Amino acid sequence: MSDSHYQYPKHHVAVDCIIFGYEKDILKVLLSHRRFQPAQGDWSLIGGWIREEETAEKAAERVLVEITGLKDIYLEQVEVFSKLDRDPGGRVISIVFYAMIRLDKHDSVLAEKHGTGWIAYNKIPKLVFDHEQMLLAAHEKLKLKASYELIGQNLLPTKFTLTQLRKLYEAIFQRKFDPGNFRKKVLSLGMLEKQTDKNTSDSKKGAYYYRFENKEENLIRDNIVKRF
Amino acid sequence: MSDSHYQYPKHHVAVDCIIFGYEKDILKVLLSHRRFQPAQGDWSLIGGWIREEETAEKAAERVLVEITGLKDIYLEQVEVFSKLDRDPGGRVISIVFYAMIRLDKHDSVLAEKHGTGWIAYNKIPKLVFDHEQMLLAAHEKLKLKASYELIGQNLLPTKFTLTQLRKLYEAIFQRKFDPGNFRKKVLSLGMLEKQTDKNTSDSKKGAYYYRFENKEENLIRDNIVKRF
DNA sequence: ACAAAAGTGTTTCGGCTACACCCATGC
DNA sequence: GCATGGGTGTAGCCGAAACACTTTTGT
Repeated sequence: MSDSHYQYPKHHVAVDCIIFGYEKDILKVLLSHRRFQPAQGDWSLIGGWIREEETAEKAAERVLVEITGLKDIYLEQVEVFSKLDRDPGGRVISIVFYAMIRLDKHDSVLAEKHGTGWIAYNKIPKLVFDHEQMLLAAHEKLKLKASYELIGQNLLPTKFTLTQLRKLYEAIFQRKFDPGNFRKKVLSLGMLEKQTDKNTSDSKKGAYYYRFENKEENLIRDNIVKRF
Repeated sequence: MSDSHYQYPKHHVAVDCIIFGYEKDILKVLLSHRRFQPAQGDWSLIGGWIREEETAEKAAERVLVEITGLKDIYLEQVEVFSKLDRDPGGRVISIVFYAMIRLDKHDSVLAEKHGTGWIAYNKIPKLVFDHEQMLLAAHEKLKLKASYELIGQNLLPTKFTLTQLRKLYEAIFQRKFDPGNFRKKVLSLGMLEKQTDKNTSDSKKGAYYYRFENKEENLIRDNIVKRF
């Protein structure tokens, strides 16, 4: 596709981001409470236009920096939504991304200023346009990734206990995992490094902290969750 | 994203399709031999522009009809490629799809007219721009799908033997599967319907034909190929 | 008779599951 | 002492993998 581009139609192209965060055993999503028309007062995903001089990924990063103040966020493409009437304001092609961010790091003042809020995944209100479908697609993709790769690096604090990691998985998959089996499974991957100190606030006995080893080989692909 | 669209930049948006076909135990891809500048003589994927009044999926379907004469083709989104310089002719955002088509059904005269050819997957020549990356991404997605769903419906003739199905899988994964185990695995899914007639051309003994049962429950999600 | 694919049966092995059970500690 | 989460051990089960073996038929 390269000859005489200029005679062909051009389109408005946007990015919409599903920003996952994790706090108090709950998977959350950063949503925006629209303060103007159309759909004023409704909740929507965080999005923005793609500029002429930026890739879709750069646009998503820019939007994330504007809202959360965070750079170097984990981002993954989900899907393109291009129905003609998906946005009542006009024909807009939207490229959907999901992001994982560490809630403890994010700039809440900035988020507040943009009228955003962290909403528990299982308590998502009605969203504008096709944003619910986008959210579902992003969640499926997140589960798929978490099922064959150990995630958590981008959602948990640097140091975490295995119970915290398990509860993250329980929040993502909305189901329980056997504590003993989960522990054995994730440790067998050899991606976690045991620390010498313990967390004593979540239990009486105290649980050792772990952290992700930053090896190159950490692209381990194994079945962590078999079916879902 | 809906207020005052008109002040925001618009982009050229294209679709590029990786069209998979299967013939003589070989996985093939339909490529186009460019007959004009730029990159004249080079091979490229089949693509086209998205029109104002069509979705990305519709654009891909239209392109496929133009080239193969086939409607109702299996299509799946792969990924968006949006690097600024990916197309030397200008800034083009490309939405990549892969398709599976039955080679026995396709219109070879039409394809010929467009300067296209079926190339074996493991003998792909150098492709223009970022089309090689697109092809790799599409192949990964195809393998992922084939690993948890029984595919073949869209690549094989209506009637096929289990050996033909196995060889399709071997072509997709570029590895061998144990004939006995493969047979037991796919039959255990209960998605195939044994026919009364046999194929006698591929072997002396003859092998029963099977066909896909067209049940709704055929959305079975199981591990057909564990790791790859 | 032999080769070659079709089709069935069997054994082994590893991993997941479901537990039981001990440990450490705050109350 | 007892409740609670931390952590270890183990028996059973299921499915994948490896491979032996029998069937059928064209040459």
